Amino acid sequence: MNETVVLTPERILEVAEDVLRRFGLAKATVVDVARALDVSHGSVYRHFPSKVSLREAVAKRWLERVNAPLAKIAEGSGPASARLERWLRTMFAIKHKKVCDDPEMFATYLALAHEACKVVKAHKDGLVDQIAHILSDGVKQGAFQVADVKTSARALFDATIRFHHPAHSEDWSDPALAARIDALLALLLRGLEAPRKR
Amino acid sequence: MNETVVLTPERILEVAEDVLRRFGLAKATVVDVARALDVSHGSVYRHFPSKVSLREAVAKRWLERVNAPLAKIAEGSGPASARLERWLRTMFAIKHKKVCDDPEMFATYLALAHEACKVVKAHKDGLVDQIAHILSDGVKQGAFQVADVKTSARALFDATIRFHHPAHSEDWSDPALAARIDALLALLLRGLEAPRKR
DNA sequence: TGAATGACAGATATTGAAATCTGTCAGCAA
DNA sequence: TTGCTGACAGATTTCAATATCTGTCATTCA
Repeated sequence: MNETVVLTPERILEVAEDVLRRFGLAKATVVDVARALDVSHGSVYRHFPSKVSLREAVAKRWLERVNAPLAKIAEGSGPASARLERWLRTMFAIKHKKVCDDPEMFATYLALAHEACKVVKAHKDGLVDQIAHILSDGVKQGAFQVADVKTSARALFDATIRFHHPAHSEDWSDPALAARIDALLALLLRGLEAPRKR
Repeated sequence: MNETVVLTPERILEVAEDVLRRFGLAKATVVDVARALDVSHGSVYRHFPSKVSLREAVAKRWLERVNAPLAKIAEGSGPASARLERWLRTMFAIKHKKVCDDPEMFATYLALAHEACKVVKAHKDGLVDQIAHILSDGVKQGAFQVADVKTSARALFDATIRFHHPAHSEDWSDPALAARIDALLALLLRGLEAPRKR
């Protein structure tokens, strides 16, 4: 009846994330994870071929939680301009929230992201695709004028990196941050705008 | 006659930078600098009150070399739009060159910049002022339309951070980098443009 | 038979004693 | 007097011995 004694990859990931939170990236070991699960570390190696792959899976799970709400916005309907702004602001808010709520865990994630850079790259590519999807809608609606949707999506991702890349989380204490975001978004949206009909 | 035996702050900085280059940030000591100068380390402390202040001075000297060519462009004349683009491309080129020419030294500088963050902040503020100067010219020329020059200058700095911040130098190997820069600059310049007269 | 164990070899991390460094200052030399 | 030295105390770093971890696998258990 007690299903929680079954050792599943999902359960290992849960506990592994918790161990990472408590010990930090440098000190968290596979043995620690096994101890927390009350099994031998050999059992963990039955489900994950290496420590690296376990950590990559944790990073993937983490990034999926960032991705889900953004995908919902990207897939939505309505004016692309407002949708793009909402999508970008939501991304900033998610990253900002993660830093402020649990700075220690974020530092751990930051280091983990550096290790699992392949997983992070896939995540980024997914986000650029979401921007491209919104841009594509905007072009259809006649609101945006861009040379190439894919390239412009990448440019938007690059242009906003200051407000969503973890490496810049140090200076998220600037009181004028909201104003800086407003100014940047205004500049970018104006740059995308299709010329008015006369 | 041999003036080089005189111990000046400038000479110490030269040698300190060389020591930093050869030993790396973690291993370079004040004693190493003194040894390279063939004086006791007490003599170095006559000119700099601490190891930290010596390192800050090295960082400042380093950043001044980045600043000088950009200031020249900012102070120039001609159409602000072309000048802004040239200024930004020059900044990217300077950073890119520093990374590619001497990656090891750049890694050292990256860590040093993290230590001497106050010096770096002043450097950044100076760069934003230079952008603001160009924008201000552009508004006078009727080429740009912005709500607030200072704020827009900051927005431009933020928007291009991907291509000038040292933290993003890892992925400067992307073959499509030039295209990404082109796309970003086109987007930003279009966002600044004043509407055409009819 | 399939899931879990625990012992093992080689790699990695911890630890504490010894070496080196930072910053100060009394004194020397010009 | 000015610029430098070298000895010093306390802080930091190095290094080598010791402990722990990673990944494998023969064995046990149900």
